[in-house]
Amino acid sequence: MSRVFKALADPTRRKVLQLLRRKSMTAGELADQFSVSKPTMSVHFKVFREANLVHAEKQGTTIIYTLKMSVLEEALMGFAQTFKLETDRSAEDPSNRDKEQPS
Amino acid sequence: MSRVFKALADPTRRKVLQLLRRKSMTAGELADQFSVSKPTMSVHFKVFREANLVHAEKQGTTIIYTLKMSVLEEALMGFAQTFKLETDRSAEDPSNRDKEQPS
DNA sequence: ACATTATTTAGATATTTAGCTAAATTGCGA
DNA sequence: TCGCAATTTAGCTAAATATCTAAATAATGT
Repeated sequence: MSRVFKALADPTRRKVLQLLRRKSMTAGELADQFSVSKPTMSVHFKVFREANLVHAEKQGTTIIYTLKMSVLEEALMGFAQTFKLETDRSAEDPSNRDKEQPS
Repeated sequence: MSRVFKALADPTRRKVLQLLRRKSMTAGELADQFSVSKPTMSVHFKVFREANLVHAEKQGTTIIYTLKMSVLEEALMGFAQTFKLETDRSAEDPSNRDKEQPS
């Protein structure tokens, strides 16, 4: 849990996750999107691996990173729910406010 | 956003938030719940203040910390929704799975 | 086998973080 | 005003982080 939040605490890493949400990408493709060196990006990838947020598949000479959406989801939603946060999307619709305020 | 996630990346701080969820507490009351020194706790409180996660009200010689639930909620839910994560609580009920998988 | 490409590891440095003790600050009551 | 209680700030150390360049590793093609 700490590792997931730590991973999310860096803006570059959040942007990487946004990219990976659309489609899996190789380390190089991801690195090209940012102005930091590839070794630096590699460290960010390591943070993701340690947080179990990505799957890394070696495909020949490249490595394809895939976002493990379920891990991200469980960390965020799991934590949110221990707070009884309003996690229901119907909260976006004001007409649904205050219908079932949980204890 | 980074500051909120950074605040959440520490286990002690997550526990503090859990305590504050139940009721507002003074700095001293909070510190008593943990085995770290008060100055150390004070630094944690500072992290919360910088993340705008708490309201600090000076009450005489003590300071009462109150969780700003809405800030926490907006950070978590806001981020989750940029990922189109399943933020609906009905996801807890397996019978509701795969009913409206958003694009 | 060798050169090329993709990625990570190593090594260095600067910054940040978590923790401590000791000192400063603030407010209150005698 | 003096002293106590609550909290923060200062100053320190140790460990972690982010960044870089240079070197190592691994796979592919010639």
